[in-house]
Amino acid sequence: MAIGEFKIINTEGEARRGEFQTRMGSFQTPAFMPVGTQGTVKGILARDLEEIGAEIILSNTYHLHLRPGENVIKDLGGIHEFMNWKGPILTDSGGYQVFSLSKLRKITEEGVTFRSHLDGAKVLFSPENVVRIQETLGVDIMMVIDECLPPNATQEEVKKSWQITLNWAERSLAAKNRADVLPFGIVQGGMFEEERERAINDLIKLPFAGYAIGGLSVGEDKETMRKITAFSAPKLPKNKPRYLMGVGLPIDIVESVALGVDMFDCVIPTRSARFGRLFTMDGYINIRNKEYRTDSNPIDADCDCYSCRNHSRAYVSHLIHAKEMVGATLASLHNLRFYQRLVKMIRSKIEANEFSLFAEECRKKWNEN
RNA sequence: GGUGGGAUGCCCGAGUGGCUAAAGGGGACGGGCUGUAAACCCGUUGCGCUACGCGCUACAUAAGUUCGAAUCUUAUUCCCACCA
Repeated sequence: MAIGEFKIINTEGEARRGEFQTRMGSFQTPAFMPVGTQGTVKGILARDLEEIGAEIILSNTYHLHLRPGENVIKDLGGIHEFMNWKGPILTDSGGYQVFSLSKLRKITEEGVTFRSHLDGAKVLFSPENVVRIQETLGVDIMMVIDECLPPNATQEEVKKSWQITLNWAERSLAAKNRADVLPFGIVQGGMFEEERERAINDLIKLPFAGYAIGGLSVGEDKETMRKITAFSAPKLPKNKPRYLMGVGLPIDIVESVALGVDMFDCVIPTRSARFGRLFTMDGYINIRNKEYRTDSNPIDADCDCYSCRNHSRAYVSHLIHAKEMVGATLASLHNLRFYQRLVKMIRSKIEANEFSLFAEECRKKWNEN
């Protein structure tokens, strides 16, 4: 397969089973990318990412630019060498930080000016800068800089915003130097179908290697998130991967695959793990709860992760209560393995044309609120 | 044996006449977490109720002063420091 090629192996309804090729290898879709913001998936050794079954991971342009800086990473052999992760890496552009660090930034025509959350220094994130940083890092997939708005933005604000994002997308493509760093465009448009539609129509005219749905899972209600995903995903090119940024809970992944999404990333498995929420096929448990303090069972009897093979719920519970680092690690290993087992299951179900049945079972078990 | 200091809710600890069921930690218990400024944040934590209110019981023990005491007085018990 050529770099940037997306091969669809089977479809079932809107759900797609595919494979995407990057410079550092291919990954199967639907895919879940563990989040490694600062050049590490929190609590996890690179060695263990393989065991978890991750095929691609995400990192962050903004964070790596501030520290240690893309040039340091380049001089040390590029991001794969730096992290010792030899599979594909996608970097978010810092667009999410436009949202999450909104108090520390200013949007201009040229780009986004941040006040570094580390030392307050002024940093300009222009489309051109962000492309250059990601090419310097040597990532496999780079996201264009975008403006991610809060869910309560008005239609007028949304319209103005996605037009800036679109303009930045064009400039990003124009600034590209490396053919082996694949650019992904991002659809914004807030919670308005009308704006999403226009943003999509304009964005898909641009030759991106993949298209992302951004601006969701930012605090809107579940119904809205589903509605916008259902509206947007099928309108994106069929022959390119579709990436729903920042999503989500296990049920969100199942539902979104059913709506035609191929790629996901989310901090939930790692952050939840550190805070004691552990996922199983029967739903999640809060390992901090009293009932687990003396529970000799593994976190999930059906799981093959390192934690479940070697330790009891009582042990993990104790470590989380005691704030021992290994507690966070064992919990993260488990949750990440759960997510990878989930997408693997989804892939095999789509191949067998049994995904819709599987999705129905998940809905029953995980019963959204 | 002498002198001084001290005993507060599960633990540590603030509080020296009313605004105190008693600050603040910790622990415990529960909840939250969606392109990570998150090993974080929030709530509850004396008992009982027809509970955003009421009634009990509470600051070593007992007795007192006072309209009113965790706070003042006396006695007792225990702890700590130093001196013999």
